[in-house]
Amino acid sequence: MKDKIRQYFDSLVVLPDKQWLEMEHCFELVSFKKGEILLDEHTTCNFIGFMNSGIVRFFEIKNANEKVTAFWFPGEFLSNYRSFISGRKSSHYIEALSDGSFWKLRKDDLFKLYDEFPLIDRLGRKMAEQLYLMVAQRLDNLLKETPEERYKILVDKNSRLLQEVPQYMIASYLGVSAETLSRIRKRIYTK
Amino acid sequence: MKDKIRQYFDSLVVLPDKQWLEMEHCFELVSFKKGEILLDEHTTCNFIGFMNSGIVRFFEIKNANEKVTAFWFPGEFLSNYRSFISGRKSSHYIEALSDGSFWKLRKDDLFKLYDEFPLIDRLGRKMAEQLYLMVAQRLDNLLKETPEERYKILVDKNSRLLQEVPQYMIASYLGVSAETLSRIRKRIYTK
DNA sequence: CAATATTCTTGACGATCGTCAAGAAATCAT
DNA sequence: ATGATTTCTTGACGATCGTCAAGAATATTG
Repeated sequence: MKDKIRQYFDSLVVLPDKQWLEMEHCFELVSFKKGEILLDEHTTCNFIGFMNSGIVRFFEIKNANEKVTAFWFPGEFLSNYRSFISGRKSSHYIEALSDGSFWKLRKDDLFKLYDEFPLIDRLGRKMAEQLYLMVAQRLDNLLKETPEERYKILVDKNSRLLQEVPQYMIASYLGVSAETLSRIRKRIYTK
Repeated sequence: MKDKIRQYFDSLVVLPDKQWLEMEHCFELVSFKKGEILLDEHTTCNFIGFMNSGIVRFFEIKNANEKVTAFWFPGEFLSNYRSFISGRKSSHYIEALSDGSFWKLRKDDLFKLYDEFPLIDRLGRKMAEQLYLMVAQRLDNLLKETPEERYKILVDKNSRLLQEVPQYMIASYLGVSAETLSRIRKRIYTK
């Protein structure tokens, strides 16, 4: 079951078996139910995780409505990485959109691994770099494209999202209201 | 002159003098003139840098108009980090908005340092984490706040930007047209 | 200082957006 | 299956936006 994680890690840095074993037994499989809050606002995020099954969203609340920053699927990284890095309290929630589970690695365990094995420090660098790539790309998309273009790009890249996540959450992810996304779809599909 | 860089690095990881010296002599001071392109589109970014003096912007062109992703001032990190990490060609330009200079560290030199000194690998991790924090915060701001709120926040946080950078570039940075920013300012200052 | 270039503002207009409200459609639970 | 809940669509309306164009203000250059 942890093979998927190792596969992901190996794509960043190939760890010797001994180091991998040290790391492996720090992971704990955490199951969750639909609707469960995996990280609450005003809580410091003291873990990183890797999705094993299910879907999860990362969002915050502004003026009583939700702003979705990300969705996470199996194989993907899971954390409030900003809170994790900075030690500050989370302004976001992590919420399960379905039943599922993820592999959890606690901050203190990871920091011990960093100190013990330089290669794992490098792994941490690569992870941070990958996470940077993703946010930077999302920022770029948001600055450069119109809502309609953003939706089209999403359709091309992540069809699973469209099938398994309510549209009003996708609208928020795209930075528009639910009604606007409904009209964007109408515009597109009646041309 | 390189003291500022060391100060920045020390805030992330304190390096032994020997390692710092190894690193230090990899830095090259690069001067630039206003209007100069420090990184061109379709070019892979093979360096990171640290602003020594002057102002620089990071932007891309979409449908013949400019989308500004970032401005950089003395002491700040300078690179197309996405291109640097991924090795892919830049879709952005780095352009000098004034005369100035920056400390340049080439990718191959940095990678040698990574391999030689684990602590510098850790430094690289911390840098990536800091850069992540900044993009993530910018993304959050863009998703959560209205253009008017974004402008107000910018006024509070970065008055120097307002004084030294043309408004139409700031407008682009905020994700609106130049005319819209002009009207936002009018709205604010006539209340 | 004068001429030129750049940047900023303003008006007009149509497109898109958010919000509120109501009803339709789809999903879920019993 | 059916009743309840959730999600999606649509209409109406006012606010904001982008664009085009013209003129005002500011900065730069000789």
